[in-house]
Amino acid sequence: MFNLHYKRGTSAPAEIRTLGGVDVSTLHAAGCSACPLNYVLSNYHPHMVPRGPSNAEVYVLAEAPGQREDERGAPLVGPSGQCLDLRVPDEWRSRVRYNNVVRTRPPDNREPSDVEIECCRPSVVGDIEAACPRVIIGLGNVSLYWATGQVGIAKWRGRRLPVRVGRHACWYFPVVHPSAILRSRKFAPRNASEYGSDDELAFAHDIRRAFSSLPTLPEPVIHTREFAESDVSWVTGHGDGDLSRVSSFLERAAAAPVAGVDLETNAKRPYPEDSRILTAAVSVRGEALAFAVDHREAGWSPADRNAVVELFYEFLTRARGRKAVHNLAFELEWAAVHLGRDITRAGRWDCTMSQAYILDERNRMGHRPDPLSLEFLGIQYFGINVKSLSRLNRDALDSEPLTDVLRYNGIDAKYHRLLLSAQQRRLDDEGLAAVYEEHLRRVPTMVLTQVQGVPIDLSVTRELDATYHAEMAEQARLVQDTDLARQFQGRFGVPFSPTSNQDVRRLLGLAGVDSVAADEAAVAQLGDNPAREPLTRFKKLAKAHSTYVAPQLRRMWPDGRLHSTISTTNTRTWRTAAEDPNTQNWPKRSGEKRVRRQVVALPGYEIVSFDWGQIQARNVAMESLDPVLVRALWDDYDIHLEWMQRIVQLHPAWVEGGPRALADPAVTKKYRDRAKNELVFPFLFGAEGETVAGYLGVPKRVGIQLSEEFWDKFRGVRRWQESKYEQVRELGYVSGLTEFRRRAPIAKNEIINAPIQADESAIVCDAMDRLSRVDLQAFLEVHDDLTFMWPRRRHDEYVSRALAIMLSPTYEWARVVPTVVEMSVGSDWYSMRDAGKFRSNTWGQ
DNA sequence: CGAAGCTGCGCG
DNA sequence: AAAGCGCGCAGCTTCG
Repeated sequence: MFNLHYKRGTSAPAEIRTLGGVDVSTLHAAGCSACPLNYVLSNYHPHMVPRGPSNAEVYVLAEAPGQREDERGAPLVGPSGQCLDLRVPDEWRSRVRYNNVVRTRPPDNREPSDVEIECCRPSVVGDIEAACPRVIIGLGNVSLYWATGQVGIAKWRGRRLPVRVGRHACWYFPVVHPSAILRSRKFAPRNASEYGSDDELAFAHDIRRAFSSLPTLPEPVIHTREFAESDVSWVTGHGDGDLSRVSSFLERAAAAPVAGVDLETNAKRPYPEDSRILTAAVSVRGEALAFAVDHREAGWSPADRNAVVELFYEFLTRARGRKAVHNLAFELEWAAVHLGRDITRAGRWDCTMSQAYILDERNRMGHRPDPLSLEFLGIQYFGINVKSLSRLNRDALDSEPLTDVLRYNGIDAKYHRLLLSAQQRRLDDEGLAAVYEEHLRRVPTMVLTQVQGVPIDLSVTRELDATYHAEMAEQARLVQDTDLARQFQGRFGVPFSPTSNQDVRRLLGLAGVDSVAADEAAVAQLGDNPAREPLTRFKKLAKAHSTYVAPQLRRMWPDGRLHSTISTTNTRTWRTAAEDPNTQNWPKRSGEKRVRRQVVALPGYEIVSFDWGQIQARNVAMESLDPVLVRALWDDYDIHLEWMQRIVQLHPAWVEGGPRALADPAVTKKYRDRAKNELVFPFLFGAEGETVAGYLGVPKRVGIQLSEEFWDKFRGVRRWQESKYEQVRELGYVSGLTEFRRRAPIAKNEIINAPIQADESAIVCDAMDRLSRVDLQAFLEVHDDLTFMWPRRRHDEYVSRALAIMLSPTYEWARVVPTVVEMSVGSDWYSMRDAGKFRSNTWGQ
């Protein structure tokens, strides 16, 4: 029963009225006398009392007593308690009070049921009220759900949220349950400076953070529905004074230091002909106004409607303060398309989603709500679920009553403003204000990129579609022609369908095996059966067609472009991500490169691409300032060739045919590339000697020898890697030259990779931003690659303007090595030709 | 019937 | 071809 709510996470405890037909208030009144755990006769200490001082600033709330606790009669005195205790600061150890959500041990350590939890609630609430803690450290999901109605400890841990427990308000710090830490340990730490796993390190920092926050912890504020709805008003366009109300309000709002802004629309994207902004809302201190725009119930005359849009446009372009939006990219895309592109960089725009991302980069972690959603952040900062205040169907707002939409719109705008201030304080406290500013300027740049769109020639798409269908049919026919398929028809009475994995499994007698993994095994099992090759080929074609061709037929917008959504808050490393469709993973080297033929320059234009050469190796040099690596990059010295030679010296058998074979330049190139991919890059990215030996296919001792020599040569890189590991141990996060943070838990290799990806992204996005501001607007960004469509006749002018920007990175730290950019040009994205390699230290000379 | 999880594979 | 990490999507299964 409990588990149902718990797993789905749909209802807060306050909203659960009955359990198994019994009113929750009845359970509360009955307390222990109604608890099913009374019938567990094997328990030594039922109804366990809390441990610690009766008045405590910090209160630890666990799930339920375990075996050891039951034997000794006190909460958290078993292995979990010890695991926790190791992380409690010494000076606090005797000042903490410990309790469980359920005070009697459930049999076999099962999770307590929700009836058991509710029977116990009054006593636990009473104890917390009496203890009056400023901080509750909640262990695990059960405690989290008990106190907040939220589930998903993985996304809540490491944060804090205000909670009300009975008549008491305080801060709740969710942490993973120590029993989970015990399970994931690779070894038992001997002291507080050791961590048995990446998770335990994160756990230790969570606990530490809860204690260290006490001196500066503000009063918890928990918003009520009444508060959320107060001072929110609206106009529908039906009233006489509506237009002047909008006008005078927006005039005041334009002078305010902060204004929350929110749009409601009838579609997700602004490109279709019938896409409309339904309503808009603006919030300033003490006042929020929502107004109808193009909602079907709007009462404006055509002239008044245009006047409202004009007033809104004026406000957006002239507001003197900060315009606060949650998911600014969404708002700006609509504003750019419906009101004008100049709006994207007008005045000061703020994004509360970007703030949240900088404060904690985790997102999309299973359970709803998403940690970057307004819903989640409202709970985190104000203890209120803003979305639950209305029951609108958000996918069809034009069909919902206008006044309901306006109320909802106004409340959202209000919370955009409140959230901006709350998060800005946290950014300032954490020293992250500058990183937020750095992230913020990406938003208009990426919006303009997605508005620009990828030019697609649909006739090519249709041609490819037909070609793929024909080729798939051909492969299918080849499969049908095999004995195997004929046997299938004979046995099952229906023709074999290569599209059906089920058919493939039946064909091979694997019908009982129900998993996708089995399909790979199934094809492999075909051995050299004549069906194998066409079947494999069929699958490849089907995959390429469905991923890179068919979507265009569904997703093309009326302007002949593909407008994927580019997100700047989706990755854990500051990279961008593109979706609907993903335009960052179109085949380039693999067999299906031809799908790129769909991207075609308009007549008189050309596609121009710039690729940052070796950018990640340069990032390692920037991070580590290793003199040998830095020097090599200035001198254009071939590190990979050098290490190829060293491998050969140590282990001549590595080269097929012996070292003499290297006399052939093609062989040398092959082994140089192997040295690059199997030794140099793995080492720079944190691989161990043994792993590298495995990649190279040489004995372990050779790998270890190479690793010693490599780190002898690149001592600075090694020191840098170790300083990053140390940073995570000390601070609980890793950051690089951009100061962007990736938080624990974080694996060893992720620690090295995160700063590299963040720096890489910073360099490319910074260039992209500066290009965008002078009308050199890319339509694609693929991590180390920017792609443009420019007029062919002005090739030289555009290229030199762009190179001047790309070859002079803004960041001082990026200039310790030269920047290298490789250009390619073509009439479409398939037939791109190399068109030069440019280095910052020689260009223009 | 939708949400969520898994696997493989395209790109950097 | 092959590192390590970072993504999104197709196609499937499971779960409630």
